[in-house]
Amino acid sequence: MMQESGTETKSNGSAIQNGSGGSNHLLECGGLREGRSNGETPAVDIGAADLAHAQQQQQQALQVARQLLLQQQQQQQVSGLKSPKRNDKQPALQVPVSVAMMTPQVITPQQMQQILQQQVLSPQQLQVLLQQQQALMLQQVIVLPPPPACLPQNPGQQQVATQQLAFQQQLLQMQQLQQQHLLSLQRQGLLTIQPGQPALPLQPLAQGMIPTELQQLWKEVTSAHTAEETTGNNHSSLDLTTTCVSSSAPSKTSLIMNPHASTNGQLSVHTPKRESLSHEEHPHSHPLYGHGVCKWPGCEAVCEDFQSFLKHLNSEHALDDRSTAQCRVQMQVVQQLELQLAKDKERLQAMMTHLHVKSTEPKAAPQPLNLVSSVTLSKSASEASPQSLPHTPTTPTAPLTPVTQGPSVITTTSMHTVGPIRRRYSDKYNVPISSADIAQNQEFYKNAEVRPPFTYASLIRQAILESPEKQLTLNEIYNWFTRMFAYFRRNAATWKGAIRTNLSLHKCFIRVEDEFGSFWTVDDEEFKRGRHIQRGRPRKYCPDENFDELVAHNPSLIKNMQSSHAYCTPLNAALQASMAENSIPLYTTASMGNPTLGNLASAIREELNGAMEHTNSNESDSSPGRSPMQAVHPVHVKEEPLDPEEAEGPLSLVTTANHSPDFDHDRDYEDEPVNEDME
DNA sequence: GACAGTCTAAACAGAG
DNA sequence: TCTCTGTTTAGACTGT
Repeated sequence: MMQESGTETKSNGSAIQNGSGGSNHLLECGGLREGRSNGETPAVDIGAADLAHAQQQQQQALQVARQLLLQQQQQQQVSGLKSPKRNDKQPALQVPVSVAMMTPQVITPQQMQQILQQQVLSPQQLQVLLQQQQALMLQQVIVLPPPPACLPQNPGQQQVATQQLAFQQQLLQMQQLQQQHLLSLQRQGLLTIQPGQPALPLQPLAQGMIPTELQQLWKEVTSAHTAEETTGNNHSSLDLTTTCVSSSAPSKTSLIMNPHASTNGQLSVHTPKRESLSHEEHPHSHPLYGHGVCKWPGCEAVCEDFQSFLKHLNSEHALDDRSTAQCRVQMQVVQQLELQLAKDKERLQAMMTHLHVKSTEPKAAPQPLNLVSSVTLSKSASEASPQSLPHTPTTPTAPLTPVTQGPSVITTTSMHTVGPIRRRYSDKYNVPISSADIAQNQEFYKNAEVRPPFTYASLIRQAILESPEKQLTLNEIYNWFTRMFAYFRRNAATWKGAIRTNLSLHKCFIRVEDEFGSFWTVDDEEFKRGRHIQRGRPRKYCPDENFDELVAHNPSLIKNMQSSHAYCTPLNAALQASMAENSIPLYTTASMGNPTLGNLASAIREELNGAMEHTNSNESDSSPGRSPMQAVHPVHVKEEPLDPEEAEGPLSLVTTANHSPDFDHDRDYEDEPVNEDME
């Protein structure tokens, strides 16, 4: 970690503030630069002794390189072995000699690349050499006075700035080459990254990655290698971090918590390579790119595709003072967030400790879960306290309900405490979770791989209700789960199956079909009742002739009408009129009573018949067997289970259309004994 | 212990 | 054929 220079230029306004945090690599780096620039005679800071020292270091670096090369040559002569890459037409000495004969200066990236390609140096030797080179270049960077960001520069200053930039880029290139070489060595089995190799900058990267990621990285490296050679300096401004870190602490790699990349609880190493890796894996997912817009702070430039975005990124957000300043701002933001997170973590820990102390339930006394430190809490917790978590895959771990709490009433804070396992937010009484319930813990669940203490049904309902149209396709429900909960970014097969099962099993979820596909809506009242579709009851479509009876017997079955169809408008109007006639509130999430279902059914059928007449001319394929709803609506229908005695008679029908009346309310006093609870 | 609710897993079918 | 979607069933687990 580089020492804070302590002096910050004020030329950049708010963008340049006091970098108090020790983790602010970029700030420190820039601070160093600008700290130097703050002086009237920046170069004076580096005295003759410093220059001599720098020169001495250069000499030492070259000396190291020469020694390494000599060792390599001697080994080759002794062993007679030749690297497969070193063929006969390119003598092994060619490049090393050229390197060795260089004048005392920093090895250029091209030369370094040649060294790397020739593989004349071991990784450890390379490491030494590169560190020396980086130290040398850092010295030169320090010596060169950087221009204040927003002050007019004279040509001399610009030249100096250009030189400085070039040095930084050189440094970066060398780093990249080094990493690539190390990776290729690893790929060829020539290098084994071991945990106890702190000298290798790549080591944290390799440690933080699983083998599959490394494999992917190999692919990326092999493809990106040539690209980087041709493009030369194509690193994005994201490289700033690495550049500065490398400059300040060559042996350290910038470790930055990336919540999006650390769902498995591991730190992600923020390096240019890692960055590009994620781009390879997800060609259109870039932290700075989304929805066709550049997400660089304050940019929002529209980029049609990812390629154009990359061009834009390299052209508009290259390494310059503006980007540096913007990065500083962003780091300030991150710093503030980290501070806030630290405070919240502390608070959470205190809460959990407090509640754990008060808990006297022997059965529900798992160790206080350290939500802070265990991002992979789900797994670790289940391992730590198997007794309390027998149902490991499905058991909520971190946000647990205290055992002493009343049913289904879970405060936001209590969700993070300990307690029984299966007690979930909406257990038994199906108290709907509110958006605030999730929202207040949204960030937590988004980042921590903790199973939310809500049932699938509750979450599905929430997902649907959060959507603008109050309807979602299955895939959108999936996406909501993965978007809102880090927990559901894993074991997709399991929870997706659970979602499908819940959608099918719960009465409250209504499938709607239209010409665009199918989507799901939720009947909130039915949800609160929490009833399931009975097992073993075949779901049958409603025959046309039974529609009246059906509605009469199961007024709750008419839930939604597909409003997207033209004929739904009059239908809805009729329904609403009928409901208004009977003082039935319109469908929102409220329940409603319906004392005159017969009238309503008549109104519906009349509307449907009208629609039939209207649409029959166009819909010649309407099968006679289909119900009016089906015939008229290409729409949906989710059948409900029937009692055996009902199988021949009125069949349950769940029709849907958005924002249409819900006749379900009367069930509470009317249809419960009739046929509602046959389950 | 019975029961209800929840969840997972599996099998199956239909559609694209 | 494969994948996705939807349905159904069985069994395990937990709380009441």
